[in-house]
Amino acid sequence: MYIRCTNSFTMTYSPELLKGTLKTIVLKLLADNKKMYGYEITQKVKEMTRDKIQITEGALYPTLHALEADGLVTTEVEYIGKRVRKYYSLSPTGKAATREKLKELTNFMDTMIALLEIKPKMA
Amino acid sequence: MYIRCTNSFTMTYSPELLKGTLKTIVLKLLADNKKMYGYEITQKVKEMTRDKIQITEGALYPTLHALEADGLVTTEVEYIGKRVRKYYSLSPTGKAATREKLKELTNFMDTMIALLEIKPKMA
DNA sequence: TTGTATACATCGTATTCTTATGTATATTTG
DNA sequence: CAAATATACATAAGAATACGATGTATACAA
Repeated sequence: MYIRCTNSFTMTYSPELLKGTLKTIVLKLLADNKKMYGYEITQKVKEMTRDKIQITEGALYPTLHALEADGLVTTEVEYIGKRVRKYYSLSPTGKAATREKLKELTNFMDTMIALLEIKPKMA
Repeated sequence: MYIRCTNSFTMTYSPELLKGTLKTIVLKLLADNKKMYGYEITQKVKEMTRDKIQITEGALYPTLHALEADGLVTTEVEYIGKRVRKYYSLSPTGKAATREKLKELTNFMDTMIALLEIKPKMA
C-alpha cells in the first residue's frame, strides 16, 4: 500500500492556460540544459516559476514520449545506484522546432497583448 | 444540399495556444462593447488580429452558452428582418470575472516570458 | 521504521478545441 | 434573375491535452 501526498497543490492559473505551452516549455529547458530527466524538469519549472507552474507527471511523461516519437528528442538511460534515470536531449530537428515554437508563442503573445490591451511585466 | 466554404483557413498559431484564452477574449470584447452577437465577435476578433486569430463557430457558440449558464452574460434576441440575432451582455458577475481573467492571463504571461526568456512587442 | 523525496509510468476523466454538418435569411455579382 | 457569398444561429463527432489517481520501486532522513 502506498500513500500518496495528493497535496492539493495551488495552481495559480487555470490549468487550460498551460495547454499548448507545455511542449514549448520542455523544449526550451532542453535547449538551455543539454540533457535533463523528467523529474528534473518538473523541479526546474517549479523552481523557476516560484511554484506558479507545477508540471504534473501525468502531463509530462506523455509529452516527453510524444517528443521522442516525433524525433525531437533522443534519450539515454542512466543508473543512479539501482534507480533508473532517463535523460532527454534535443535532436537537430528538435533544436529547429524549439526556435519555431518560441517564435510562434512570442507572436501569439504579441497578438493577445494587442487584442486584450494587457501589459505583461518584462525583465 | 449546402456547399460550405471550408476554406482551410491559415491559422498563424497552433490551435492549442488558443485553448483557455477564448473565454477571456469574449469577455474582454463584451466589456469594451456593451453588447455583441456571436457572428460579430468572430468578425471583430478576425479584424483586430488581422486574421491571425479566427474564432470558429464550433468553439464560439458553446463558449457563449457556457458563459450564459454560468451567469456571466445575459442575452436578448433581436430580429433583423426575419433573421434572428442574439445579443450578449456582461452581467455584474461577468464584469468581475473579466477583470479576474485578464489579471490571471497577464500573470501567466509574465511567468511564461520569464521562464522562456521571450520578449513580446508591446504597443 | 516510517515518512518523504526521487524516479519512472499508465489509465480514466474532463475540458476545450477542430471539423463537419445542419438550417435559414440577406445581399452581391455575373 | 440565378448563383454564389455573407450573415446568423446551432449541434455533434472526434482529437488533443491536460488533470488526478494509481502503480512500482529505490534512496534518504527523522
